[in-house]
Amino acid sequence: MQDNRLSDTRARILDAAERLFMAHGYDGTSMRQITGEAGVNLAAVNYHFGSKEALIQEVFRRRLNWLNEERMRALDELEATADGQPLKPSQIVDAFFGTMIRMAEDEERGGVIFLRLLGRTLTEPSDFIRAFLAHEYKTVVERYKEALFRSLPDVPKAEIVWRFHFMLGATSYAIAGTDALRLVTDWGIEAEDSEDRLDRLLPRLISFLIGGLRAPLPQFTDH
Amino acid sequence: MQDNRLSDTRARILDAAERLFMAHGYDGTSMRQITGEAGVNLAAVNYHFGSKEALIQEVFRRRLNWLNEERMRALDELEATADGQPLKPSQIVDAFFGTMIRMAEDEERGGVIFLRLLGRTLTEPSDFIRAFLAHEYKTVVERYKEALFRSLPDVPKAEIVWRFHFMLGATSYAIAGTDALRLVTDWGIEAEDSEDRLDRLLPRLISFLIGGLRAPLPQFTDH
DNA sequence: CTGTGATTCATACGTTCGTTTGAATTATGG
DNA sequence: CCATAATTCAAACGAACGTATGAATCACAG
Repeated sequence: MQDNRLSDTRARILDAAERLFMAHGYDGTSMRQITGEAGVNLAAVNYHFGSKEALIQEVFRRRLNWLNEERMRALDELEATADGQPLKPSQIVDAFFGTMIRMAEDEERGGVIFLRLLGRTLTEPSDFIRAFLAHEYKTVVERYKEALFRSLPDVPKAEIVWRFHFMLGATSYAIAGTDALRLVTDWGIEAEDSEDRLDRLLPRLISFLIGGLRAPLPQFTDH
Repeated sequence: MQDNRLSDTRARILDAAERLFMAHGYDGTSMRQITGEAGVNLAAVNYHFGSKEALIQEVFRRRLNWLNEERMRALDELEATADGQPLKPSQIVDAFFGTMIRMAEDEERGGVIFLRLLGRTLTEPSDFIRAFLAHEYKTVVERYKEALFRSLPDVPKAEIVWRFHFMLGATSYAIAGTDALRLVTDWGIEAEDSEDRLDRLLPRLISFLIGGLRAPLPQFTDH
């Protein structure tokens, strides 16, 4: 019987796939690695999900459904409390990016592993994955974009859109590279243990994002 | 004779590989695609470069050597002019990130194709590529880190390091996703044609980065 | 206990992968 | 012009890939 709850096999496959896609990318992870790590038969993926493409979509759907609902809920709550007044940019930024980062502490929802996978996948070159994520993200991003427009009425909309773009990049990178960048730079973050780093990432990131979002507008040189 | 200058075949392979790695990633690009697009025999890659891994390293080396030298030169020049005075953060940011973005306009140096490849590869999961880029970047990043420390003596070093990290992410993402993000969001940048977008990306990005770099320090909640 | 559908399993299929080989061709210095 | 090195070429290698198959096993309603 196709159980509505996750069968043990399905969950084991999704967990293994999530970790391996995070570590080695989509093309760099084979079905044999996934089923090997999950401790299930090779044919189980095609039986339960249909194909490798359908598998990674389910890996994302399982987590993104919750994240995007939570983001919508957070914005609903803020707007209800604000009672018609425009929100503060920091509230919007925290509702969008803070909600995401706080997933890292929630092992039940994929924790840091899913977050790194998400961060890396946003720049993944594979066409169908980006198209899939585009669809999953569209309505939420649209909603937050509008909220920022209302929150910053003096800033041109195009500028806000770009800065949302930059914020997404900084966040993805910060998540994806929490230890990848140790490699790249070997800079002096060693002093803080990894527990501490995750705790402090969020306030550090939010400060940076707000600073960038509220920065003086650029002067374009004529041409 | 192994010509020191690039033979036609070598250059054609490097150009094709650069474009294809950008479009489909390392694992997603096959030797047959590369040699097909380059119009050379399949065996030519292994003859001229030795392996697929050695090929992508050469793809990066060809461009990064110039970029990193240029970054060093820009900082040398700034420090010579400043005559012992600490540099302004905006000068340092422009020397590092501006030099990179301006590569996009220089078709001779790979233009926007290489830049997107670079942006995407910084979050690439493949271990040996990240390790290679780490080595290529190490001394330059070290040098800029020190310059920022001197430029912002009141900001804790750990904070500067993190913010450098965030700036790198925003920049990589802005480059890599110049049209990938159109997909994700379909937000209203359509008004400006793509020529314009590239011209205006740099001042927009720099404003954002400086804003983030100079943002008020985060307050850590006790725990 | 039995029968039926869901699941797991070993195995194999056809492709495509990166790499290698040895002969054919081209370029070059004496 | 010839000898020798450099390069290109068609062809093939074994390995790994995603997927499909049909039998074996399991779960459970009647």
